[in-house]
Amino acid sequence: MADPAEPREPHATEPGGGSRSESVVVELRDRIMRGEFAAGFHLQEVPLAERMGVSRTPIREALNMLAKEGLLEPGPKRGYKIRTFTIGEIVEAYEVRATLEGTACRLLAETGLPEDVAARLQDSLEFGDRLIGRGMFTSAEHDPWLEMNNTIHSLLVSATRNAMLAQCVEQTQRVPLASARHVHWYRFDKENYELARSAHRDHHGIVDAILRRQAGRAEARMREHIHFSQELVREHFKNQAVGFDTVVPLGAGRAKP
Amino acid sequence: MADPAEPREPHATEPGGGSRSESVVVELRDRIMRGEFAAGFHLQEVPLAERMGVSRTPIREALNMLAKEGLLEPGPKRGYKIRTFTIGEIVEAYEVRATLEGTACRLLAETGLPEDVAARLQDSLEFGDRLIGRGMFTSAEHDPWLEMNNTIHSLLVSATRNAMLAQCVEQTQRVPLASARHVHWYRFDKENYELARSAHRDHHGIVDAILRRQAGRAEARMREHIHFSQELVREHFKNQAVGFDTVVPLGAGRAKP
DNA sequence: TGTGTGCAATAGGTATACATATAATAAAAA
DNA sequence: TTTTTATTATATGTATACCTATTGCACACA
Repeated sequence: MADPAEPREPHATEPGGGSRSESVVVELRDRIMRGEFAAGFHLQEVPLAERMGVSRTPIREALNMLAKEGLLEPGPKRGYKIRTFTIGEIVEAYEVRATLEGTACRLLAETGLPEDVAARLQDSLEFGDRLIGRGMFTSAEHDPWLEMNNTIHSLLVSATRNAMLAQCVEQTQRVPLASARHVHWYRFDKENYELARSAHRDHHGIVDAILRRQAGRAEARMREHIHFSQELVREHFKNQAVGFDTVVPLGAGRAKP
Repeated sequence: MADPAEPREPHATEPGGGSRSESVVVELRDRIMRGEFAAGFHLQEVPLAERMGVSRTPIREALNMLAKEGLLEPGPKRGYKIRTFTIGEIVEAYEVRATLEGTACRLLAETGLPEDVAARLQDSLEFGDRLIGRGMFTSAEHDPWLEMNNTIHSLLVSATRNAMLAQCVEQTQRVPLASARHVHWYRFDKENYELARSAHRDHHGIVDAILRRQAGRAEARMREHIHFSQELVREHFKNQAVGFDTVVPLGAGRAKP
């Protein structure tokens, strides 16, 4: 694996962008979510600072941020370590996400979908149709599929114009595997093709229900749609004969044989 | 009003407690939630540092935390200012909270209520009964009432043992007026007595439904219970002939004539 | 009078020095 | 050899100095 952290010029001014500290947060979060650090790994400020070519100050800010986001947890006495999630916590995050996104759909059905959002949803649905039509899944179609999936879900949430709802959904997605965003474990076979078809039928059904202003249907179907993913995760780990409180490292669900 | 920020001894070691930085966060959050700063007020680091007797470093950490919590927003170019909430945002927070706490009740009804939680709920319910029985509301009964209310709601949420759910509920409660915790505007008259009675009937009904394992009823009744509070807020502002995007300062809902 | 350039003041962003508490290690005594 | 204590090492918490970008004002020029 290539070294992702090239040391930078000190004091290199980035004219177009924001502060250096922000990029440190982004980079660190990315590396953590990719599973680059072992579960429980103690993040020390000086090594991180040297490796990223900044002083301890921005590192500390970043660590505080990430701890607030729930990716880190306080070490035994001081500092932070990479947080772990149990299978139970992942399942619980799905539970909350299902509730929240279900509510989003209900609200949209009640208030009506703005023109432009409806159009963009239609585009994404058709894009998905084409992907499905092509047979699925070669790895070339896998990433567009995930992106399409994310687009639909986040369009629905943001269309409610309810910032608190969006914020809470985001929170649930910080848990590993609690969002398709993090699940890269699909094998490219018949079974997964059927799963994807089924999920996409859900997408159609949800949007359809919203357009028809059928709030109950829209909410219920989104809830089921997400509960189904929850079941997939459950199944996945059940096969490995692990318990409900088994620890799942961040970055799990990546490339598999 | 007494000056709340006595300057402290520099380097005074607090043997029993945690770091100074944490207390700065707590103190600042408290002051902000109390409405001590005007909406949009620009929080400058140096003045705050001097006033609280610490250096800029802990202040910066605190400001970052509070911004992450949603109490502050970035200033025009740099720094943070006191964030404002519109009535619409408050209503939206209630929407999310109703969903989440409703889900909590459903989950509890499905899985069953642990013995000890049931007992503590019973205690709180009876405590509420006694308060109601005494007629309500003198100001001496008002605070215990709020506390009892908070106890019941947080017991229900924490009993689910779903940390994500609890975290999201907390998030909704950071919005002013979005929780009884922040609403101190009850007048001590007949009308409010009836409101409190009605709310407490809800509490009984919710716990009852959970104990009978009636998940649907439990969820629906909690949702309605919270929607009712939402309606109260709506009404309150409707009477003032304000719009949906009128700004409500932090700390609103305090002592009224 | 209006606009534009430039300097000075200000305040946030970053680096670094210093203080303190925990952990590790070595030394001494039982 | 084991246990206890003292000392040192290390990493975090805090203070401060420095850098830089923005902002406000003044002055000059159109």
